[in-house]
Amino acid sequence: MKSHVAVALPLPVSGNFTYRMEGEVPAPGTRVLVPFRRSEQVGWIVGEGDPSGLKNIRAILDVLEERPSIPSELLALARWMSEYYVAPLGITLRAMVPSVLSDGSREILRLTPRGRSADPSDPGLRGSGRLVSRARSVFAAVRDRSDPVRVSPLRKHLGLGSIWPEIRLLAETGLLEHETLRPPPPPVRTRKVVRLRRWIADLAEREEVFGRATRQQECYELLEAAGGGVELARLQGVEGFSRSVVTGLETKELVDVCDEEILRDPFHDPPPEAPPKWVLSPAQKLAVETLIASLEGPAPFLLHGVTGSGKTLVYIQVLQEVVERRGGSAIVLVPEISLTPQTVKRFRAWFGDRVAVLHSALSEGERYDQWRQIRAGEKPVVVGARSALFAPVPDLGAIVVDEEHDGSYKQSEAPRYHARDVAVVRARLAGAICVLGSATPSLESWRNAEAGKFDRLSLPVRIGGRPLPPVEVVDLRRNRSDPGAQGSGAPDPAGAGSPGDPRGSILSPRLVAAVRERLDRREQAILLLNRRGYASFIQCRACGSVTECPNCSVSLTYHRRRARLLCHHCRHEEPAPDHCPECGSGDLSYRGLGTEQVERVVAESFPGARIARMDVDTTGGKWSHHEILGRVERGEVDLLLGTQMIAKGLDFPRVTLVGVVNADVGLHLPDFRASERTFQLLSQVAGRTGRGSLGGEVIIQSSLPEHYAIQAALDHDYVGFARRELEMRRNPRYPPHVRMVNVIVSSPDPRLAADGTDGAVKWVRRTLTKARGSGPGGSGRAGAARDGELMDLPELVGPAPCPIERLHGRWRWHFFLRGGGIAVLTRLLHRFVEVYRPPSGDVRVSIDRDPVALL
DNA sequence: AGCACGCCGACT
DNA sequence: GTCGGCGTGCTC
Repeated sequence: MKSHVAVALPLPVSGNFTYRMEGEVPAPGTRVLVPFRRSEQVGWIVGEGDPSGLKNIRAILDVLEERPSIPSELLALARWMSEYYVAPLGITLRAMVPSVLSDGSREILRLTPRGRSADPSDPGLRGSGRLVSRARSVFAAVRDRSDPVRVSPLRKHLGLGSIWPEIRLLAETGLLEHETLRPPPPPVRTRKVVRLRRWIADLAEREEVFGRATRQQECYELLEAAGGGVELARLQGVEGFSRSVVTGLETKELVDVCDEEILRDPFHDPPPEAPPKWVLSPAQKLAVETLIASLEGPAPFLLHGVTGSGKTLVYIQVLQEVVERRGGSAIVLVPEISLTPQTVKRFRAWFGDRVAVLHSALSEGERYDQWRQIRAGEKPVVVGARSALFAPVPDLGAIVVDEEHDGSYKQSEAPRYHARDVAVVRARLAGAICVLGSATPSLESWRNAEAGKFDRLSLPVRIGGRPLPPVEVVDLRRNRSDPGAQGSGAPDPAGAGSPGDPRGSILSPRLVAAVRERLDRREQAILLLNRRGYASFIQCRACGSVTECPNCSVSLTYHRRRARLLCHHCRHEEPAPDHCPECGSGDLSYRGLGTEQVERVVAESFPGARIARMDVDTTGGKWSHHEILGRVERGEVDLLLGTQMIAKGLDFPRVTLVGVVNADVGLHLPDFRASERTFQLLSQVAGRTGRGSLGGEVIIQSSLPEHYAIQAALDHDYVGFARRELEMRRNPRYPPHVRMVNVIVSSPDPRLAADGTDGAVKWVRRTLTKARGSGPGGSGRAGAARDGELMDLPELVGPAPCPIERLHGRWRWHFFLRGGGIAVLTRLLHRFVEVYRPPSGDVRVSIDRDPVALL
């Protein structure tokens, strides 16, 4: 039997590759190893192959799994994503599985015994040609490292292009050997377990079998009592049986010692006790009933529930229906930063060990184990961040996307998908319901609800009838001018120029008084400032220069404790200067207030208060979130301060004050969503208080108190905000009124980036003009509206340098495609990537469909 | 992406 | 004449 299969490879090329398959053809979605060029690649069978027009079709090297790692339902979803987001199918499939499954094979080099004792003056390496001299440096590099050495990092290290001719030469000379390592088998950990094999019912018989072998009998009975299987290490350790006892039982064929897979469990504590008995509010009840009634219904739901209205309980009720009564499974997506132990605990309280959790702190092995258990149907409830959407659950019945407005659902590399949008598609393909929940829905979802594409459910009041906390604003302009807080050019008050003296009104008297009250009453307060570090930049007072990142066009942030300047975009860091690197002046000012500075000011203003800071810099460790939040929960912290990390999902009844140190951070970013994000952040953080019987209040400090995003937050007025913001985006047109695509062209060479953009824009403009000329109403050639669809063309906006015009050492330009029909846009983009060739050199073109951030 | 082929200026 | 740079295009 000889047949051909189409294989999708995780390479930046569109289109599949055809291979010969000897023997039975595995199902689509099966991972295979194929020969590709000189080396080998891991890919997925995606269908039948078409050999016509191809010479030299090669054979599949290996089928890597018996059961497809991509079930057919997910393959269909991947096809949709690949089409919509204009990403290669193989790259999309790779994003769907644990990374251990997409590890390719590696090329490695090893010294031969002769090579080990040779040195670079070996007779085999004599000569002056380029090949030989390059071979010498390759050889030296392999010798310098502990072999085996992987080829691709070595190439990068040497700064050379292809080094295969050199490797071939070294192999011929007998100094090196070259080997292709197959992809490692997925990491499965095992342990030895002793299992009962034969059951001796009769007591008399038992006497006969064991006789004087009392230890064996004891061991046997222990196994009986334990239900048949006990870990060998436990028998030998805690239980104190020697190995010979077990061997004895083995010889009598009473037990087996077998290897059993350990499925690593990332939970370090047992599931919590049974869930608290909650009584559903009328609104919750209605929501649950509506959702359950439409479990077969096609429309996604937008669950708009104010903070503290009990959205999670609604999710849980729906999940119970799906999982317990219908035997299906469900996926719950949450933003990475709200995937806290607190969130997970709620689901585990109801579903115990049927919950799988997928988040970034898992090791590769843990992630793979979770994935396998999910696929085996052992974990019908999956809770996780963005990529958990691709959990291979059987019988998917529901997908919940909590905090659906959150920007972290958008992936920033190919495939640049939005998990909320893909969730809607996956649910539709699976016939499952989809619930998008938020207190501050994205305007996209809000508009879909208004347009009847989503069904809207509301939870307008908090559980227990608790009121939303009163919110007031403090006008920072009336406070003493503080350049730190506002980043203005005014000189600091005397002495405040050194990092050691952050005086000025970072905290207004009103906020200080409110915090003091909480301290006196032994309650807790949360302070939000959405900016990391101590100061967002250092500026020389003498010459005005600002320290910039060498790789990005942004200023470096000063981190005081580490005494370093960091770039928050690339990984660059350098020691903090004490003199201006430009003019040598020692007169530096530290501008743009960050959390680290707030921590200091707060500590000075409230001596004795127990303060915890939570931001990317304090949550480096795997369990540091857990640790900080645990302290807050146990009442060991009076003041929790941090970035947006503290704005989501936290539920601490003793928090009776939320202070926003500066609400204006982010409001002026050159991004049409700046107001929306500010409103969302303020609403979310306001929701952290007033959750218990102690009540709560919110104080927002701002220099723009009249801004509508802030005004709406004062009134908890989502609907009013949405109306206003939708109006703002009508002219010029922005999502959700129109679809957008952001096309970014980048290169380390500013010239190439500009030329590449120019060419791309010309191509798009030409294509649009042509299409317009031949569209409906035009006099164009036949077949223009060939799909019978109206020519609903997008408009080209730009090009312009990106707001951050240099990032990671690359110069960036972008332009938009705005509006137009979805299908027309898709077709245009695919033609674009197929036809447009950027100028040669390192130029990358990336397509970001439905972008969430334009920086 | 990663690699080979092919075309041009600077050396033996 | 060859070495060594990099632009162009293909990979089943």
